[in-house]
Amino acid sequence: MRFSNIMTSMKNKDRILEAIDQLRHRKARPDAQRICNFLFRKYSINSAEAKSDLQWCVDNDIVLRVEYKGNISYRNAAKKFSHVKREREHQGDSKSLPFDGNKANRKFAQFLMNAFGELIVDEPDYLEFGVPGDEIIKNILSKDSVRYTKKYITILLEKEVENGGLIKLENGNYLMGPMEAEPSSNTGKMSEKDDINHKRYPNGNFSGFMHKKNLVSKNEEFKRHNSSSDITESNSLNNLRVGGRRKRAKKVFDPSDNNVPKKRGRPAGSLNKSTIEKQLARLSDESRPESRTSNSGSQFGVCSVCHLQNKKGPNDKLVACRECSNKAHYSCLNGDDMMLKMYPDNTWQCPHCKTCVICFETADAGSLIVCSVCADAYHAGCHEPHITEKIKNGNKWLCTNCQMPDELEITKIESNMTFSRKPSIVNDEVSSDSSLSNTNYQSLQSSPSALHLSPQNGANGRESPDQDQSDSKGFDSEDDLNIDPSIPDATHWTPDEVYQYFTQYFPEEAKVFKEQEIDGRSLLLLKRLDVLTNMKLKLGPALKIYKHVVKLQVRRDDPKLYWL
DNA sequence: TGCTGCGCACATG
DNA sequence: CATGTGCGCAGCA
Repeated sequence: MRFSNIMTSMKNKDRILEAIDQLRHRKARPDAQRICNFLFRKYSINSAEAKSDLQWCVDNDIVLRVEYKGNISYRNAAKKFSHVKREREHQGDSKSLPFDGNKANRKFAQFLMNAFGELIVDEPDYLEFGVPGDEIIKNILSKDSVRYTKKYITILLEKEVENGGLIKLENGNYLMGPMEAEPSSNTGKMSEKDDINHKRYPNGNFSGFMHKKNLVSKNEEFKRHNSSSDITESNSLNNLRVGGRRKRAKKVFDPSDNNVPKKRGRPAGSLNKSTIEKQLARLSDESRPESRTSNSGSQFGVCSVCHLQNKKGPNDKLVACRECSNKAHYSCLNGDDMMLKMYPDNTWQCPHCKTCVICFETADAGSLIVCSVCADAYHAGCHEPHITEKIKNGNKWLCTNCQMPDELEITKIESNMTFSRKPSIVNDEVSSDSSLSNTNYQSLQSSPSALHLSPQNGANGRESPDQDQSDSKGFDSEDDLNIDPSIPDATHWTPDEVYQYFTQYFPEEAKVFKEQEIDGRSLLLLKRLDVLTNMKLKLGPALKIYKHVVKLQVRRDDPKLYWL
């Protein structure tokens, strides 16, 4: 796919996910037709583009294409993510999710192989002690930091361990597992269907979280009937009912049922006796979080935080927990109580359902500490390093993914860059691997002038006449050698040039650079918090943008700088 | 007419 | 039996 197409697909990704969420919310089947419809209505995206982007999302495991009740549905893969453990528990096995031939998975397997190859060459001891996960992550991120994140790779590694492709040693390091001649299939009886439908029903990492039967329909007839169309299944969908659901008799309106509050929708009288009984039973049991379909509270939109049913403002909406049916006002979330924090993708896990991202256990297995940036929750013992300090509710805590090492504060980065002009310091034994060493940091403290902005190679940031005379070729420090010439020097960029740069990666979010009139020098001064909070960006893009900012600031693409 | 909300039957484990 | 899903109906703009 051409670069520009990838960019539009990425942009439409969120819209497609939004469409799926929206359709699921109103209990409509998220099929291609409805998704396209939604995109057209809301974003004027034509059907062809919507379909190709949907396909792109499927190919990239952002959206799952599943068959359910004989028809095709699309699922938000991210929302299936937290069901990993539950699915595994229910299925009672851990090897039913093979790392199969799915394109994205193959790609990851390739990255993994390369990473092992390179790392073992560098450090033959890894053959004996295994390769540390961090090194694998670092290696893969250095190759593709757009598609992968630390967390994502961690999860993929775990999956690979389960599938036998990797072996996790007792010390936590990894070794490549035995190569399988052919990937184990989900079921023994899948062969023909698999051949026909493999591309259409990629059973990759994410789809493994789905019910297996969703992916492998019992309904051969339907599939054959439908196999000629890829995404455009809607025609046959309309003509062929497979679910066999019968039309039910109309309910007689019973005025005595009018005590059920409802904004709109079907009249309360349409409830049948058993439903009413169930509801009455549930009303007496308000303490536990209810399931999506068996929920009196959520059904009527009661916020589980403030317990108010009504919206708190014209724009306030109820956000449903992605595990159960607990809901909360948008405005009630992201407050001081970290357990009520939303994820950057605007999804939410209520305190009952919130799970540790390492062990997937809930707070039942020990109190969870929630990162105030990414909203990931950890048990104190699961987080690396272990959390020893007492973190009170409401106190800000950053997980290791979001922590900003002191060395990475921009002023210190500047000092590091300034230091390249100080041969006496350059000559110190500095670990070139650690881009910002203590020595550099000390140079800042001992040299107030280092606070002047003089990023990148000294040629751009000269500040004293004698240095002006200096020849840039003279900067032979390790840091200068580490500068990646493919990363542009942004020092003298105009706000427009800054905007242009970010537009190619973040066409939507780049506007903020224009609005804020951020020129090259300002860009090089940006701090992490500026990008994450002050620019009013969504956290996901903000983190990615910050990565680029750091890259431009240090002119090096070292994942350590932004992922440590 | 098309979008939305949702009860409840069905699918699945 | 519990839970996820979405059909088909009703209300609404």
